[in-house]
Amino acid sequence: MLQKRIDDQPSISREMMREAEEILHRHIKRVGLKHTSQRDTILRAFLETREHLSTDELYQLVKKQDPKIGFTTVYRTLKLLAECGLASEVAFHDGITRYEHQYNRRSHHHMVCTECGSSVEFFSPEVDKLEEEIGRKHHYQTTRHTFQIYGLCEDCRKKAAGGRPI
Amino acid sequence: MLQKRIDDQPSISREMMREAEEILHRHIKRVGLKHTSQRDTILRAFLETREHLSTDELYQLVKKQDPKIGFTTVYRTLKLLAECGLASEVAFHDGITRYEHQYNRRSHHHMVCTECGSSVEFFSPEVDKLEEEIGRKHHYQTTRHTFQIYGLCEDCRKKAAGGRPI
DNA sequence: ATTGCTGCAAACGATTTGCATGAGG
DNA sequence: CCTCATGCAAATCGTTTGCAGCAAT
Repeated sequence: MLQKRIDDQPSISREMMREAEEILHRHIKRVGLKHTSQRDTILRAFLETREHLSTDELYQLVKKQDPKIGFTTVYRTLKLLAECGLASEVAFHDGITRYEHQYNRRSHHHMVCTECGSSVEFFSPEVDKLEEEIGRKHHYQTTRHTFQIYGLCEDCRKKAAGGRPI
Repeated sequence: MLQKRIDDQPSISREMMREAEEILHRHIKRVGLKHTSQRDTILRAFLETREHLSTDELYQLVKKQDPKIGFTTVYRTLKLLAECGLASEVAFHDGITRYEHQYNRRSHHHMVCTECGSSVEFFSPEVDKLEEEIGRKHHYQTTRHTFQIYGLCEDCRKKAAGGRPI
C-alpha cells in the first residue's frame, strides 16, 4: 500500500531517454518551435536525476555539460518540459519551485524534514482516489494535486533530543 | 466523510477571540517580547477572516482599523502568530505565502482553481490518518501536511468549453 | 529569409533586513 | 532607563522579461 522509494535507483535507461526526447521533439514540432542542442542537453541532465531540482540546481548540472548554456535557457526549457508533461512542479514550503521528471513514474508524494530539508518519497493510491472523489463532489475538473508531509526525520529527531532517547 | 465548507460562516466568537489573545500574550511574555496595540489589532483583523490571506491582504484590512500600522509590522506579526500556533502558512502554487488561522478549526484542505484562483475547502480525515501512518513507517515525527488539489472550477470549465456542454 | 532561440542584463514582486525613532516594561 | 517594536527605505532572492545577436527551418 505504501512503498518506500529506493533511493539509489540507477538513472533512467537509454530507451526511456530516447522516448523522452521524442516526446519533447514532437511537442516542439507541434507547437511550431525549434529543435536546439541546448534543449537536448538540458532534457538529458534533467532525466539523469531522481531528485527534485530547483531551476538553479539544474542549471549547475547543465553547466558541467555545456558551460555556455545560460540560466534563462534552463528556466525556459523547464517550463517547456512541464508543458509537454515531462516535468512537473513540486512546491515544498520554502518559496523555491522545484521540478521532477514524471517520466515513467507512478504518482507519489513527499515527506520533507523541516530541519535538514531531506525528503522521502512515498506512494499512496488513496490520495489519487481522494482527488477524483472530491473533484466530482465539487464539480471540479481536477488536473493534479500536491500532498506533502512535514516533520522531523529520524536523524534530526535524535539531534533535537540531544542524545536522549525519544 | 467529506464535508463542504460553509462559506458564509460568521466570524469567530468573542470568547475565541479572547482566548486567542491570551495565547498570544502568554507567548509574548514567555519569549520576552512586548505587548503592543499593533499586535492586538493585527491579531483581531486576522481572526475576523475565514480566508487564506497573503501578508499584503491582511495589511490592507489592518490599515482600515489603523492606517498607521505598516506592512512590516503585519509581516512580522504573522510570523509571530505562526510561531505560537495561531496562524499557519498555506502554500498554493503561485508564489505567494498565505496564512489562515488554525484557531478552533478542524484539519482541512484546499481545492484551487488554476484559472480563476478561487478555492474550496474540504475535510478529509483519511488524510490525517495517512500522515500518521506514513510518518510512523519512515520514523518521522510529523508535524503537519499540506494537501491541495488543482483543477478547473465549474464556472471556468463552462467558459473553457465555450458554452458547449462539457 | 524568416522565425524562433539564446543569454545577458535588467525588471519584477514578494519577502526580509538595517536603522533611527518611539513606546513598553 | 533599557530593551524591544515600529515603520520607513533599502536589500535580497527567486523568477520573469526585453532585446540584440545567433541559429534553425
